[in-house]
Amino acid sequence: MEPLQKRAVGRPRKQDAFLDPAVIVDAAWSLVEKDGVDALTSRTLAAELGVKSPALYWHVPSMTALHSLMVERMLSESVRNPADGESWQDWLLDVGRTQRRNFLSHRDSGRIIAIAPPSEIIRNQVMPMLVAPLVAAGASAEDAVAAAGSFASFILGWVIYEQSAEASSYIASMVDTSTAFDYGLTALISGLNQRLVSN
Amino acid sequence: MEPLQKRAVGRPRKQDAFLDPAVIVDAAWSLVEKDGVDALTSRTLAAELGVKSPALYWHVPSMTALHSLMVERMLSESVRNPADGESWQDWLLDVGRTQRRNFLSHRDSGRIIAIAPPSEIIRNQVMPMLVAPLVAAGASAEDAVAAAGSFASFILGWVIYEQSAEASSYIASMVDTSTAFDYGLTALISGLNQRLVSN
DNA sequence: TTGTTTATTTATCATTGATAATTTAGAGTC
DNA sequence: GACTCTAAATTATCAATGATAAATAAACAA
Repeated sequence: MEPLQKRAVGRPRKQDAFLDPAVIVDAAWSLVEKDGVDALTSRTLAAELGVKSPALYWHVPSMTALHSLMVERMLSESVRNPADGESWQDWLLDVGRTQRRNFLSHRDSGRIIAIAPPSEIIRNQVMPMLVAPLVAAGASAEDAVAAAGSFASFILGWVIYEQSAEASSYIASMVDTSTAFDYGLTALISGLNQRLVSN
Repeated sequence: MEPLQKRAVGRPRKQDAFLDPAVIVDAAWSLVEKDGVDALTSRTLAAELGVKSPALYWHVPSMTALHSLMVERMLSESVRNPADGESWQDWLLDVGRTQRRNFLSHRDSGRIIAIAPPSEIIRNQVMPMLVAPLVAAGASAEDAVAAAGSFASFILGWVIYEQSAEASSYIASMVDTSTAFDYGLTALISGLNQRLVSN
């Protein structure tokens, strides 16, 4: 008997905007995709939603918190568990490629990750999802965390450079960036493999 | 017959501040080290130098440009050429460790790198200094650029996470961060080595 | 009808990056 | 010394931004 979109009691109208954090996060990404992260302000975002800026603060405590929510939303789409019978090497390679593609499909995502404190969900869901298969493959908890952290670091750093106009045009003038990324990612994974095997 | 500090002709005093980009960059880092990057504003920085904020704009075109200069200054201290007889693996390992230590010794440096467009010096001096020894070791230009980029990306990403209070406390609760960094760095280098050897 | 809660608006602040207009003082010329 | 030129600072000011306070409107409950 619940309505599809549960309408909170007592809400007013004036503009029938119907805000909530998920809607705000979507609008924030679409604004960033259109005009870049520097154009993401409380006012431009509110305008995008047909609302005045203070309305956002009812749903989201601060712009910084919004950045964290944006990262959370993006990351939740780019990690998965290994499939049945999939080796951790193949899985990690695929997750890495997917993650880079996903990050690159969100303009300025590297900069946003860099300024946004990682939310609890990232720490408690995303990281464990990276660590578990390595432990299952025989790594110690310490090694698995080190490996997962290295993996995440490599991708974040890479995307930051790739999304910087200056760095990107410099790199692209010499190599194909996707090929170069694959080169580094496969090197990292094979190095992690070596270390895993050797103890 | 030149005076030690060449005094530009015609400069006034009022406050005898004696600004120039190098002095400003030093003050900027010391301010960031003291109060964090959010406290670095044109006004706080000017105050640190005993000057009013518009004075800075005579020497530096924008805050963004200042960030790039800060990165440039920091990076120039953390790359070196291989010593005689030093293998590229040993060299890269040492440079990586040095770079991480150097970055960590500059509060919020990861975030600053992430928002600062890499200056020409970085592209034309720092990167080539990383690439050359790999080419000398037999890598193709493409592979060397991919490897150097992967190396730089790994370190940048790592430091961003390590400098984030939330990510850092999470990581540190499970592993020793220096050990974990070494784990990833040695894995990356040994993986790069494998790829170099195999073609 | 009356009151309560939720969600918005209008009004307002302090801070920030940046520019314009003004001022000061050293250096060179006479 | 007086005069000018120029480098480098100052004061004054702006528009944009994140954020909060106070006022207000709609849905609901009694």
